Amino acid sequence: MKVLNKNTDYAIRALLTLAANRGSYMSAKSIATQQGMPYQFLRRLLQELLKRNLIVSKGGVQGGFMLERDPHGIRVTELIEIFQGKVQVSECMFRKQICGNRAHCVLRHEIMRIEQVVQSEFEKVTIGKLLGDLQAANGPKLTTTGNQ
Amino acid sequence: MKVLNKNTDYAIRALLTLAANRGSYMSAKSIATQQGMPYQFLRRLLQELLKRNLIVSKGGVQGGFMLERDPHGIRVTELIEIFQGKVQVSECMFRKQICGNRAHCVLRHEIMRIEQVVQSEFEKVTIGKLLGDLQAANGPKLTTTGNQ
DNA sequence: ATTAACTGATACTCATTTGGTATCAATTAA
DNA sequence: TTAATTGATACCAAATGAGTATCAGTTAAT
Repeated sequence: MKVLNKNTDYAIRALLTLAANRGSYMSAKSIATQQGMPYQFLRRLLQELLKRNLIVSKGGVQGGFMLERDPHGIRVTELIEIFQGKVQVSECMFRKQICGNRAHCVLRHEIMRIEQVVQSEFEKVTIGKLLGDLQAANGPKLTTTGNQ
Repeated sequence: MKVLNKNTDYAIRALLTLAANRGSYMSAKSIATQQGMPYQFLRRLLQELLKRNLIVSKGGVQGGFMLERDPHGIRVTELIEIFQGKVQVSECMFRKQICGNRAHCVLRHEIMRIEQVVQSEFEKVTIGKLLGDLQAANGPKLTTTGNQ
């Protein structure tokens, strides 16, 4: 059972890269090269982040993407929700039979509780926090095109 | 993002049914009917539980399946592991490059912590506990073939 | 001994999801 | 004018998920 799929995984890393490079545009190509992720795949995912206003873009030479929101406000849960949908136990709620089965209900109750715990734990993790951890561990800068 | 797939979901419910019926054999057919799950699908899943010694079986007329282990010792995490694989953040550990990327490592560290929390929360949920909750809520018996 | 109700084992099918690629038009700095 | 870039789609292959089908062996009851 994988918690993060490629989209979410790459999105987190792309956003970390943009966060480390705040204030200037960075091209999809350079992010892809730097982070070792497939260019076209990354592009599609950036479009999604763009549509949701986490980043802004500029076309043409010297264009690229730039982080729009405060890194500390971007939670990993938000990214999971964007690329993998809301965390849910199983699909039972989407059916007409809402817990017609009692055993399932008990299970649901128990797991909803766990969902809460998971959710609140993930809520604590933001791009800003990750970047902070990273810089504390690695020195001042995430590997960018510039200095380093 | 779905936490439980059909296999795990059905397995939990099947085990709950067997736990409520401990000591006597119960056929796959009656479990399937009672719990409203596809017969063949259930059969395959029961074979898996059999192979792992959570249940025992007897062929022929009056045959069926019976819970082998103590319901309180059967954790939901164990079932998730059987049918969905061990909970993991992403696949990075399966690659030669074990965290060649530092940003990813920070993320991993953070998420491993969460994994721990999730794991320990799920550990608390056992078939025995669920059955207890169920009976407390519903009256003495899970709907079985017999009384009720 | 025969039969009907079972499990054991395996092999399909089909739809969806996942991860990744390709193409082409529009934009922009140099 | 050109090269570097995004915007928007459309496509592809492999894996996964959910469910079905079949047939051989076993067993209790008659």
